[in-house]
Amino acid sequence: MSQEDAQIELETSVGYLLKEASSALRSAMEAVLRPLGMSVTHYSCLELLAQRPGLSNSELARGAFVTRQSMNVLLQALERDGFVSRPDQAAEGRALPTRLTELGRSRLTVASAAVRGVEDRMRSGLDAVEREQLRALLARCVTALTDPASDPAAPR
Amino acid sequence: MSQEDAQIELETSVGYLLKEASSALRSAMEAVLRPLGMSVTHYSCLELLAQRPGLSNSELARGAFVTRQSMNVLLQALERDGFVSRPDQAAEGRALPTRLTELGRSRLTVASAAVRGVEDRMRSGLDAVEREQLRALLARCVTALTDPASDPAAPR
DNA sequence: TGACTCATGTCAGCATTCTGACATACTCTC
DNA sequence: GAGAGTATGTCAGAATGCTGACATGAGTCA
Repeated sequence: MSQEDAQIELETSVGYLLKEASSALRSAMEAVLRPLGMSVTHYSCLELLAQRPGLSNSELARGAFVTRQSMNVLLQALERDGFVSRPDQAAEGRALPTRLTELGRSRLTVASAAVRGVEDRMRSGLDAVEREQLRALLARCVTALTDPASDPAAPR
Repeated sequence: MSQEDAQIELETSVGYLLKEASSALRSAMEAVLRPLGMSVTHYSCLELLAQRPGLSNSELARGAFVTRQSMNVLLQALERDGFVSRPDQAAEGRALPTRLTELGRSRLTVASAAVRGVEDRMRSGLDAVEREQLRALLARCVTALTDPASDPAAPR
């Protein structure tokens, strides 16, 4: 059947395009990470830890856009495989600061280069000005969606 | 711990912002669809069928960015609940053209209004020119990621 | 001090999506 | 007509993420 005609409203929707772009990016990342035996969430967690050492489970979950329960099972696997380490007890409060091991850091180096290649390809047709435009526009969308002040349904 | 400082590179990455925006949009959609007893994929499928009646399972899957296996289980549930209908046999080939029932159409009307509200909120801070800019930039990112010609790793 | 609120880590169960596999149907080529 | 190649629908099992729930630690306030 025809797949390219009858584009009524979907392709003109910012939301649909956003989902399409996100899906394409995720697929491309999976394609390059799979040969390395790593998933996207896997990589996201390690990258977060490289850039902000000592993040807790909950903080990592927020940074990777998953629940803290999901991040917890992921961290247990990463710890079992020797990519990250956590103290047995919290020095203060309940948060356990997580850190990359040397093994985790070296694995991340390879993955990071692969992912950087994907992001470069995605931005290949955009010049510096357009990239900044895209960043700014996306950031404003996030703010509009997240900021409670702009949510008429949540005045409380 | 601090969550707002030490923003080294993550927030300057288009890919990360794209994921953040997509996640925020999905969360907002889930929030308004949940009271209606509908999931995002649920809604996506119905919306696709409303705008392009007669799409097959595989075509719906591509439009909703899931595998055709996932869409198949979703369609079976939607059919069981009386939201969509499919012929028992294919008139030609194997593709089964799917159509909304009256019940499905009425349910979609409510959900569609709710989702439109979310998208309006997302774009609330953007004027017409900026929305068009965002659409164009996202579309170019999708092309760059999807077009095999721009993928140096897949010349074959 | 005690009650309340909030954030965190973690366990268990459920839902959703994916990968792998198979059979069927059309198209193109020889 | 026979074969290869591609697209489709579908089943089964595995992986992943989520919701619900509970206990712990810290801060707030009366």
